[in-house]
Formats: sequence, C-alpha cells, structure tokens
Amino acid sequence: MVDAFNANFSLDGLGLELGRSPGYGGLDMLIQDQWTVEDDKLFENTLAQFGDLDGEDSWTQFGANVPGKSMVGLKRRFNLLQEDIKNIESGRVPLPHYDARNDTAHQQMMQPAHHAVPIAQVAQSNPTGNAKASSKGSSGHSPKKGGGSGANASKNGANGAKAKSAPAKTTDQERRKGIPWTEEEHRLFLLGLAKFGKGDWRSISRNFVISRTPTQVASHAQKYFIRLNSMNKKDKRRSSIHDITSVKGSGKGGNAKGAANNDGGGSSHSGSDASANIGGTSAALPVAARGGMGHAGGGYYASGPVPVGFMQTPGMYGVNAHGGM
DNA sequence: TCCACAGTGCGATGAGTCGT
DNA sequence: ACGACTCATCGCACTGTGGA
Repeated sequence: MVDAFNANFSLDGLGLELGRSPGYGGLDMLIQDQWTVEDDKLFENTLAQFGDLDGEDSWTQFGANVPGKSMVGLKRRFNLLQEDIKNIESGRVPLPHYDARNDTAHQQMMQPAHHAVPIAQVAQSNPTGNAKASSKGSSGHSPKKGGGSGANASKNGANGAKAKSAPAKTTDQERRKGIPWTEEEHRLFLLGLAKFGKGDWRSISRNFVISRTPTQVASHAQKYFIRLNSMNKKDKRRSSIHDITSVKGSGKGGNAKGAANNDGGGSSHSGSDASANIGGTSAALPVAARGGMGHAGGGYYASGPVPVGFMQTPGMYGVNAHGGM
C-alpha cells in the first residue's frame, strides 16, 4: 500500500511538502501550494530557461511562466533547490564513497546513515538490485562480468550467432565491457549537471558522481543527451536509465515495482512513462545522508532538506545550451 | 513454445577540436 | 604542448518479434 501511494505520482509534490513540514509552511500553505508533478516539471523547465533569478522582475516573469503558483511558493521551491545543492557541496550531505562496481557498494549507497541493518545483510536480502530490474526492460543490465549470468545463459545461447563468435575473454575485453550506471549514479549525474552544467564533467565527477571518471561521465552524458533528443522522435523505445531526467525519480522500490507491473517498462521509466518517472518517488539520491529509503519507494520522506525535482537537462545550462552532442 | 535474428541500449575508446 | 571536451564508433548485453 505504501508503494501504491508512492506510485501515485501526482501526490508526489504534496508528499515532499509533508515530509518537510517544519519551517516550510503549515497545512494551509500546503493546500495553497500543492505541487503536482506537472507543476514541478514546469518549474524546473522554466528555471532552466531563466537561469539565475535575481531581482523581483525576474521573479515576476518567472511566476508568469508558472501559472497557479504563489510567488512565495515559487521562491520556497527555489530555495530548497539551492539549499540542497549547498548541502551537497558543503558535505553536509555526504556522498557515499561507494564502488558502483558491485551491488554491495550500491546497497551501501542506499543505506541510510543511521540504518541499523548491516549492509551485507541488506545486500543479501536483495542481492541483485539491478539484476532484478533488468529482468524486464530495466535500465540496468545486471553487471555480468565474465560472460553472462546463469539466468541469461540460454539467452546468450540463443544469441550465439549474434555473439560474434565470442573468443575467450581477454583482460582487454574484460575491461571493455563496462560497468552499468546505477540509477543513483545517474541521479547524481543529473544533480551535477544541474550544478555545473553541461561540459564540466570533471567537476561532476569530482563532486557528484565520484565513482566515475570524467571520461565515464562524459560518455554517459553523451548517451544521455542522445537519448533525450531521440525521445521526442520515437514513441516506442526500450526503457533506459537515461529516461530519468529528474533526480526525483524512482529508486529501488519503484524499480522493483516497475519491473513487476510494467511489462517492458521496468524501473518505471520507459519512454512513455516519462511523467511517471519524473514524478516517481523513492528517489535514491544522497539518501544515505537524508535518512531516506526507510521504506521501499519512499526515499524522500526524510526530515531535512530534500532536493526538489531537478531540471530537464537540454537547454537548461546557461552556457552550452545547444543541445547537440 | 522455442529459437534465431534484428534492433536497441550503453560503456569504453580513439580521433579531432578547443581553450589555456 | 597539454589537458579537457565532443563526437563517432566499436563491441557486448539485452529485448522484441516472427517463424518453425
């Protein structure tokens, strides 16, 4: 039921507000400033266009582009966004030093700082975070180094012809295989993108996606923007991690659910699921520091500042806003 | 239902370009 | 000259689909 609630993306904005009740207005304010996913999206896109908002004029114009929202609400939303970035920068939201190359590390990432359950235990209870999702059109293939998992053995067999007569694995080939990006990494990537803008892969790598080199970040970005560009053109696409355009998307809980419920739309971000995924809950950002992820799919029901949805990427980053890669 | 194939996604890498 | 970024491409993994 909790998942069902979290899956109700239209409530997401409200959920966020509820989660940070103290200091962010009372119930009346909530009623006045309920944020739907669409509101969030509009806010983010508009913000992306406006860039810096300094001066009342800017805010007035900004408000005109986000109808139905009070100036107070808009500013609060904006402040939350800034606060979140500041927290990340200042280290108050520690980015976990996890190694994305194994799921244990991934679980580490997902582990709230105060959580009592040992990581190993968590890892055991859900040993295949991504692998599970990958069973149905998920973004993450299970990280199968060394020639495919058992589950896919038959599949690989079926693909034998396509396998290009795979020779014995050399270390080079092993190296070439690549480590799939986790949703967490991708969300951090989006955060970094929002903060440093397109092109500053070094800073993004250093400050956000610390588990990836700048080259890897750049490569990921390349695919991400290609994906974004192609999203408008083709309606039927396989789901991809790049369908996540907001850090506020679905995390593990939603992932599993997506895999279970959404044929071909695992991880709840298939192409046509754009809205759902953007409004999705159970985000997995620096949850470790946020005490989030207390329950599957509810990452942001934590106390303290919560990142509001981040922006759509193309064209939002002041400089280099020419979407092309 | 199973299998083979085509299509797609994505990480890695190399070459080219640009800024310092 | 060097480092960083962009772009094109490669190769593997995986999904979708049509035919047997």
